[in-house]
Amino acid sequence: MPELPEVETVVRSIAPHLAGRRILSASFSSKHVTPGNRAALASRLAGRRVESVGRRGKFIVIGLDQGTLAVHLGMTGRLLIQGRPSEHTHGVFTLDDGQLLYDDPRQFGRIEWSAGPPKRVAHLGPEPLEIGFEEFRQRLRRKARVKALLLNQRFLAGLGNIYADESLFAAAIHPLATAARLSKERACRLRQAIREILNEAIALGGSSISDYVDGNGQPGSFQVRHRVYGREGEPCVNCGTPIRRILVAQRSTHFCPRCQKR
DNA sequence: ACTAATGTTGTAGG
DNA sequence: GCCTACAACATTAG
Repeated sequence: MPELPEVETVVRSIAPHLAGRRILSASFSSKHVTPGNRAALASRLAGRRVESVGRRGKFIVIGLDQGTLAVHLGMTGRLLIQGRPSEHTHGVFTLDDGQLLYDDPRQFGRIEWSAGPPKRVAHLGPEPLEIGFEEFRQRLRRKARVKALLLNQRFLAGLGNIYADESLFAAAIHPLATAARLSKERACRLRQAIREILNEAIALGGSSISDYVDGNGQPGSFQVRHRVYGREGEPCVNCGTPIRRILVAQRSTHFCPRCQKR
């Protein structure tokens, strides 16, 4: 479910309810979401105060008075400040005022505590909304296909399959193009496209394809603006050519063969 | 029954 | 080291 715009929307929806709250107790039920000793994690969190709630790439980073919680939503994870536990609830945080539930049917998400800065977050590339053009172009100097690079969280942190495809379409770049061979103009266009797509998606609360909702259970609406993702066979909004779907980096990749020449 | 799904990681081979 | 393919993780929906 969650790429940068969805995670950002979740953070914005839950932050006001978490900041300054104390965690009275917590419980976890999935060995996949919370690897290791789940009871130890629960007791570690009991009594902690939430000092900050932020986002880095696709991670939700919750700063505590002792240590940090890094939450990744995987494919189907949800953080909810409303509602009741269900069969797919794998984390329950009881707060001094309110609650926080972690739901995740596929259990690809992770909730991990660390004393210092979270290791998995430390390895992430720059934020796509913050990187400047010079650094962006430097980082593009690689032999990989541009779509594969956009999915690589060490290249940029936060893009996933939807926004990679939408950004490449907006920049009129073929997903199989070699990153290092993009002209300066095309690199500039790509960075701008990423910024515009992500900002517009955040403004619309993210894309709700099947699962995604924010912390209040509200879906986003950017899916109605998708121009290639999930539109295989439908006419390109620019030229009417049927949108094509191919596999790149083992992921479905949607593009217009006429607007996005190699 | 089969396929694909907003993701990440580890392994193997070129 | 870089790059790609593939499997694995677990569940649901078409």
